[in-house]
Amino acid sequence: MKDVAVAAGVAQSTVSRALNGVPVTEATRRRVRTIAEELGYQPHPGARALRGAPTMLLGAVVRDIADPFFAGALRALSIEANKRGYSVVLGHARAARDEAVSLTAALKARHCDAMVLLGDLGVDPRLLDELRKVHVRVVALWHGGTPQAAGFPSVGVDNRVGVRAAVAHLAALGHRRIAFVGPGAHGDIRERQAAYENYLSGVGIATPAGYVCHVANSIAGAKQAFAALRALGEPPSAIVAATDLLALGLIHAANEGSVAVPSELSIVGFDDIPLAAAAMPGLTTVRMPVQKIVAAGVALAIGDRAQSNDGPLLDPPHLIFKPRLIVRGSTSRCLDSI
Amino acid sequence: MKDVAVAAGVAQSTVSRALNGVPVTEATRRRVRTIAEELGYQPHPGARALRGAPTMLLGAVVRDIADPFFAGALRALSIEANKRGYSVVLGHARAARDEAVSLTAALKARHCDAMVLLGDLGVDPRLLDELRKVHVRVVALWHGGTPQAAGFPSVGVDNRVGVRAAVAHLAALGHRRIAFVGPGAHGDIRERQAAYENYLSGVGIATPAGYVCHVANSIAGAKQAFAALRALGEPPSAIVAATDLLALGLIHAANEGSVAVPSELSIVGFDDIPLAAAAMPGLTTVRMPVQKIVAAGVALAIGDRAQSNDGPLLDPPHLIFKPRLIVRGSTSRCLDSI
DNA sequence: TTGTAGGCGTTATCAG
DNA sequence: CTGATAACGCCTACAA
Repeated sequence: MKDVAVAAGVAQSTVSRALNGVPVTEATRRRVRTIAEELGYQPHPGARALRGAPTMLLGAVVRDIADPFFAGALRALSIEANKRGYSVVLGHARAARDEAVSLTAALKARHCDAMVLLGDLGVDPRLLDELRKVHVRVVALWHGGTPQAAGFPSVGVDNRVGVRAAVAHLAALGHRRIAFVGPGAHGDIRERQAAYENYLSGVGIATPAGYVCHVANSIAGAKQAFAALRALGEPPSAIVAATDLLALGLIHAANEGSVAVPSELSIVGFDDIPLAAAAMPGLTTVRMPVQKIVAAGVALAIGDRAQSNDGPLLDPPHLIFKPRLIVRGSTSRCLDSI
Repeated sequence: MKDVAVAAGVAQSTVSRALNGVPVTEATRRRVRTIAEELGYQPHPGARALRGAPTMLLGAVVRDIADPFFAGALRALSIEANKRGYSVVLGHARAARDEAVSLTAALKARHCDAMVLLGDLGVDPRLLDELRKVHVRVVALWHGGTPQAAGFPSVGVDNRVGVRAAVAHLAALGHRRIAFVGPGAHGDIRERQAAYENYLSGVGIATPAGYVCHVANSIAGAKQAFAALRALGEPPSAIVAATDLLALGLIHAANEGSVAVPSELSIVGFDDIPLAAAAMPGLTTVRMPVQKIVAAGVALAIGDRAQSNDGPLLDPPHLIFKPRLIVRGSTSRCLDSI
């Protein structure tokens, strides 16, 4: 910038003004702009940050980027952030439980204007504590109302409504032996499981031992679950999977085991990832309003700082969006009930 | 830091030294460290950047994060970068062709110590030019030797070896009607197609009109391709898909169309994404050495700066790793050849 | 409208 | 071994 000033024969401050839209003579502005262009001048973000300017960096912490659902969420996040001129910095909670986590988080926190937590990271409270101390806005997405996240604003989905729609759909098709498969550990999933149990007991349908199956959120996990459920004395005629990844794995496992979907076994997923529509048969699932949730999260994280004169908000907002059941081919009338 | 200095009763410079491992009295070091801890002191990265310190940020530009293959690559990249203390900044080439692209790239370039381009971004040369001007290291991964990327160091896979292994495998199974499906536009894919054509003509197997099918790299694209190939007078008995996503789509389409895989139609993919092993049947595919490629790319981007006294290298390295054919259930002996 | 000067938080240099 | 001081690049009062 000094070089530009010299080349243009003006003071540095004038260059700064010309480049930042502060009133300057039109001639000066043009000259400065031209010269800056020629010299390939690039403002130094560090120097700006030093002056208190935002870094325009948004931290995103996600357990596993390769999970199709979170990959989609991350894409939405990136797009939404870019709209507002922000870039996304990736954080891994993968190696969690190590001190590496807090280190990573702290490191990023310094760079970032705000942070978005995607999914229940199953993270130890220390990380949250550190995050609270650092003076950046933290928003939790899909945290499933775990008490850990209580201090942060959050945006999520109405798991209860989603699961009720799924189970009610199965019940309406005549199913009475309905199992649940999900990764056991995370907040959102626990909500889904609770909703499943709550609804069934509400309408007087039993859930025998073994009908709730906790496995890893992966194809392999789904195969385990399938095997376990088929080994039961009275195998289910329908399964509610807590995620589409599990649902797709269950369909595969069923194909492998020569169990016809949906005629012998109905399967409902949750998320509506792109692959869900392409499965054979198409997966009946609960569509997550990813776009809306992410947009709301970003708005909370970096939107109108005007209304929030910083400091931790005493009553952080908790937004809940409603999902919608998408009926495809993986569910059909229960044979027993004909 | 000023506060820490005051609280510890020493000069700022001493605090800096104590915290950075510069020789200080052991007593002083401990005292300063303790107080810094108590006060929750966090070094200001902007100020450090101003002094010429690296930002420890690595830019990653990818066309679509939600593409399973690149999601995996991105995960590997993030892990590799974290190992070296770097964080990854996400870039989108999604809205490409706009000036937004160059803007984004420039923006990030200022923050980042280096940039990694994942896949042939089909990007207009202006972006590359800008990237060249900015004084950051840029490494191209999976760029497929497109001339555009010539000026940058690159790391990729030996597409020729991979495709030859795939096609040779099919030929050995007796297949003579072998089609190719791929997104037409990108460098790596073009290499794969060329290798396909080259190999087949080398062994005297014909590739009738219509046997090369260009579609979008998606499940939907695969379904189009499948339909087009089946509509041919003499449909292929085997298909080489340029990506696993397409291969999986083809399997789905075949299932839907009641074409048995592999007995009526053999399918080979490329990448070996996690879902490939879980498909029904398991996908025979060419395994991409993602880990190695990413590690090499990161090393090139932010590794030993020692040996490179900056300035654009006149002879940038181009690393090529060899893929390996993984045979699963989606390929079998051609019926015609029995 | 433009120039001058000061300071943001760090680290490096130079004295002590 | 430690303290004072300058400098990094940018922005912004304040003065001209």
